Amino acid sequence: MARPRKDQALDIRARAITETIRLLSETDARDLTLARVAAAVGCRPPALYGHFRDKNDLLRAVHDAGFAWLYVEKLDVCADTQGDALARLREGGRAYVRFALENPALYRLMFDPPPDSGLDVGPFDSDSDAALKSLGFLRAGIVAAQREGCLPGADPDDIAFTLWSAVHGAVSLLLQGRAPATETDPVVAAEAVVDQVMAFIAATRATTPGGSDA
Amino acid sequence: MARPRKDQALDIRARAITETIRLLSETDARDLTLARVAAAVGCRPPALYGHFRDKNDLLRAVHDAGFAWLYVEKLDVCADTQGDALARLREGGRAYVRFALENPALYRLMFDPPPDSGLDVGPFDSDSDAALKSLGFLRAGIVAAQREGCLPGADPDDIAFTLWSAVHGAVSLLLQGRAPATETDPVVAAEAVVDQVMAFIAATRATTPGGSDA
DNA sequence: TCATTAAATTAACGGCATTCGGTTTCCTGG
DNA sequence: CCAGGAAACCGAATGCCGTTAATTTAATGA
Repeated sequence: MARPRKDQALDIRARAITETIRLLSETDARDLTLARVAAAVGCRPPALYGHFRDKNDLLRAVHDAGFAWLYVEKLDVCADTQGDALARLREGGRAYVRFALENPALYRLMFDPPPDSGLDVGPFDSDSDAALKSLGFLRAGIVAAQREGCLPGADPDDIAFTLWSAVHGAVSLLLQGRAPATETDPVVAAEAVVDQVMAFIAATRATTPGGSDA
Repeated sequence: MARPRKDQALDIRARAITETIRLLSETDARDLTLARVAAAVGCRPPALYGHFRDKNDLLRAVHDAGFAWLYVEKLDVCADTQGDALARLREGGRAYVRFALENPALYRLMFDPPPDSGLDVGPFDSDSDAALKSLGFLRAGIVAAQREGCLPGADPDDIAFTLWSAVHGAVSLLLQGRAPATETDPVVAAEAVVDQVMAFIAATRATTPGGSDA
């Protein structure tokens, strides 16, 4: 029972990633042991080292898989709401909120990884470019909104970062239980922030409908 | 050399907290070992257990000390800018940004603590009330801004959470190096978000001076 | 002065990430 | 069909870290 036979072979790499994502619904990344991952996969801890350099390498793979997942979720939203630019922005924000609150530990791993994992290094460069693509969606939505008269003269990149900051900050605070206690449902509270920001953007629209200038 | 003599006694509890804060400028909370803290304090690791129940208890104390510090920083700002409500909000935001970016690991410990530390439990209840007080500042600033005609008809608590989310999100993303690469200086990028949100708020002011409706 | 308590210390335990050496299975060339 | 090397895994071992136990020394109070 050293090397497994071909018929009972196991795609350890793929299984490790999916099982880790599943285990993240029960346990935070830092508290997840390789022993538990190995047990879920169906192997022993050292076997993982044949497919990942170390624990951080596994977490990085999960991190990347998370971004890929988030990207397809946003793609879905994009397909659903082709009409209004503001509506698309709003729905994109809601999808983001849903993803974060439904997968808290995975979201944490993606956006607040342990500083020694080599995941927090670069400004996007090191990410699977899914993060960049997601940001691209956001930027495109803002440019579209500007075409409809909102945010005259603003830099889309600045607005994108502000928007993203607000939504990320909201879910981040909510995941830590740090919301003003008025709201009981985190999803409602986070969506309230999305709506609030959308209202801010809508308020910058040139007051006379039809007017369109920079 | 078991029990130290009175003249060479050591306020281990206080020293542990300040030394931990200092060490957080080099190492993240989760990577900080009690051995290193003990060495900085001038004792052995088990000695810490006479003053803290366990490592998380030490981290909680540091967490609370961080909030107390943030609170006095905000007090300073409050004293400096007594005039304009929007200016006070902006300066408060800048002080927050400065604090976060100058003390990244401490900020992380305060606002994104490891989920098993018992620090992420309650909506503020369990915090040293410094967090509540900081939020109170924010809310007061918003109410003042409303008195000046901004944000007509909005719930100050909603606005406060949105504002806080935006600033927290911005520093949080910047600390992870996840800003759009256009900005090199994190402080500048974060302050841009603050300014952007302030602009949003200012834009909600009734356009005709004196007019006020929902 | 001497027992008791307080506050550290060194020693020990258990858990975890990671490494090492061995063993079984696959694959390739003769 | 059959070496023999490479590949893939396992059990055992290492070292660090949080935490607890046992031990030592200093202060205290009768």
